[in-house]
Amino acid sequence: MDTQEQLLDRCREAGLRITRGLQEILRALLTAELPQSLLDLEAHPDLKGTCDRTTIFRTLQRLESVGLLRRLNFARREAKFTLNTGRQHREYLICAQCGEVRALEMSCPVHELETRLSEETSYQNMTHELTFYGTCPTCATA
Amino acid sequence: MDTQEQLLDRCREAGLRITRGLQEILRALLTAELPQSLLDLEAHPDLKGTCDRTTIFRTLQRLESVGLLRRLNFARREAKFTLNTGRQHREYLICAQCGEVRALEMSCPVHELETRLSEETSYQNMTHELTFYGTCPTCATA
DNA sequence: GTAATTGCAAATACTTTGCCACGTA
DNA sequence: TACGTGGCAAAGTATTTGCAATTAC
Repeated sequence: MDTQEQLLDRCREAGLRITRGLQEILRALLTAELPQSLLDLEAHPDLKGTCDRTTIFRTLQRLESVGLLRRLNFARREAKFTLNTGRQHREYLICAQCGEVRALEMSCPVHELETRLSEETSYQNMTHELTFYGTCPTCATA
Repeated sequence: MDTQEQLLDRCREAGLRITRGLQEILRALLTAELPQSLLDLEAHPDLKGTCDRTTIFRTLQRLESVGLLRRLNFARREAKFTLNTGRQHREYLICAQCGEVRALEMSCPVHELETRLSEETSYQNMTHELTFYGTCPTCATA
């Protein structure tokens, strides 16, 4: 797992300016257990009131363009963002009823498939998103 | 692969009324090679002008609630829909630049994992969405 | 006839851009 | 100083709802 300092270094290398907003957003993302949406971040205690939504939006854009951020599409409406830290990414399990998000503890089951696919199709910079959906026990009862 | 008649029967069993809109939407989805968005369907030659967007929206809602339709989240903005026909679902490969969608010809690589996960977590009615993203050769050149 | 379905209009939700002020390097 | 970044306002895009009219059964 990268530390905030390492992330900031990677931002510097990429030519980004180290602003207060950037630091707070990185910290919020580092601390978060789960992927955060734009609105999640706007409401985050560390960012609340100190950072405009547009600023967060554009900062996320920069982080993504620099390869430090991963955009996830599993949420019906909003995009969710998570840091592209050194270690392996996660897969998620979503309750189809209440939308609860759980990160799964498993080694990536399709990593090799992705590599093979990249060779077969000549697509570059491959990534993937694997999400499981189901009804959680709580919602099943109710 | 279900035929339109079989799908209509399943709609009847589920208590849906067989309206002209429903039939046209089912036909459009059956014919489509790839998942369709609400706007895709609205612009579909068979539906153009004859079916209001709200009608399509609510019909898709009904089809989904009845289990005949799958909602896919891989597109950045719009949701895409595909029929839940008898045969196995597809995985997709999306160009991260131009958004081109390709269906992959492969047997599902995580089917067993899904079953195991369902047992371990007690989540019911499990489904999953596995999407690969990369830069297509065309976009890589340009 | 009754209840589901439709279409229009309008509201809501999330994302993105314009423009000028500001702060980092 | 120069140029990337910030904030406010407003536009853009997709989804969803209210309600009266219509239609399937």
